Amino acid sequence: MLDLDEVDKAILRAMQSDGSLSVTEIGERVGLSQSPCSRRIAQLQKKGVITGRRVMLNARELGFQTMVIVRIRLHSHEKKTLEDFQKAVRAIPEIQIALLVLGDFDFYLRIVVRDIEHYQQLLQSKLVALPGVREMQSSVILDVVKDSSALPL
Amino acid sequence: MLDLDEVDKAILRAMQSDGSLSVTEIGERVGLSQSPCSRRIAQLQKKGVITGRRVMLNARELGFQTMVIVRIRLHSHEKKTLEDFQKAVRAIPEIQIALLVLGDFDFYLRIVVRDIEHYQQLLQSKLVALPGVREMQSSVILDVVKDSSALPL
DNA sequence: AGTGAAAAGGCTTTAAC
DNA sequence: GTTAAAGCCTTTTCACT
Repeated sequence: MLDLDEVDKAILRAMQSDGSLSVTEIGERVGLSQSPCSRRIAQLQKKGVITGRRVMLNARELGFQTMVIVRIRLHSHEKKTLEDFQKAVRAIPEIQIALLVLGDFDFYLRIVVRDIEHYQQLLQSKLVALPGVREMQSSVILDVVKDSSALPL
Repeated sequence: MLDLDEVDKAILRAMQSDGSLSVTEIGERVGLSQSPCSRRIAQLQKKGVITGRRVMLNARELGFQTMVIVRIRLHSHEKKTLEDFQKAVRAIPEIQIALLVLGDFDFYLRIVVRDIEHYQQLLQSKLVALPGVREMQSSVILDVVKDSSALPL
């Protein structure tokens, strides 16, 4: 972990608040002219602080109207069991998020599907085939109240 | 929901696979020259299919080493209870994701903090003050196995 | 070291076809 | 959808603080 000066933090805050700002616009917001702003952003990328950019799409408009949370308990916590499971999870495109957690369940998945029928199909064809699963519970997501990836800098 | 032709879908797939591709690069990947590619992307934005862009930061490097899932059950499902709770959730920057779900719990939150101490502080100062909460359970996230927002187009 | 000004280069968008 | 031109943004260079 590296520490950044206030200007770098201001740049990151600006970028987080709006991911489509130009370097020039970011510079204006943080009180910097183009060249130092451009250099600092390049540095932040080189240091690995800025890891990438993402395009956000409207899932509804594209026909993905259903999201599901799946909680999973594995048979064991052996290394191989965990690795096999994780590898299988990464290969399923409908699984957007997979978290290994401490507590009653081992994994939380967030899944995006077109509709419930699509989910049932996915469940029967792929999710039940995930290796090492002892128990699985699904909860349909009714509403996404907040969906940010911003850090509270 | 609108349907898009194969070229538009290819554009969206390319953008999802790498959010920092230029219009020119996207064009190359989908077999389109610059101007039609630019026009199509502008259209997709205008139609609301592309909703925005996001910069991804390295949470670890920036000192956010702990993430927690919090499951919450409310006292009631009345409109006012839900709205008050959601409003309070949106105002807490450490809460990145908040999902209203069907099932044993009402809400799933994903929280990002510097460390466990920071979490305890947040819990005591803000989370316990969330309105309408009947029960709260927390699970520490050990590993983010997958974290995508891509749709399986 | 880091900043600011100016110029060069690249990319995106617009306009005409 | 293509080609070509205009315009904007980014980046590099250089002088300065």
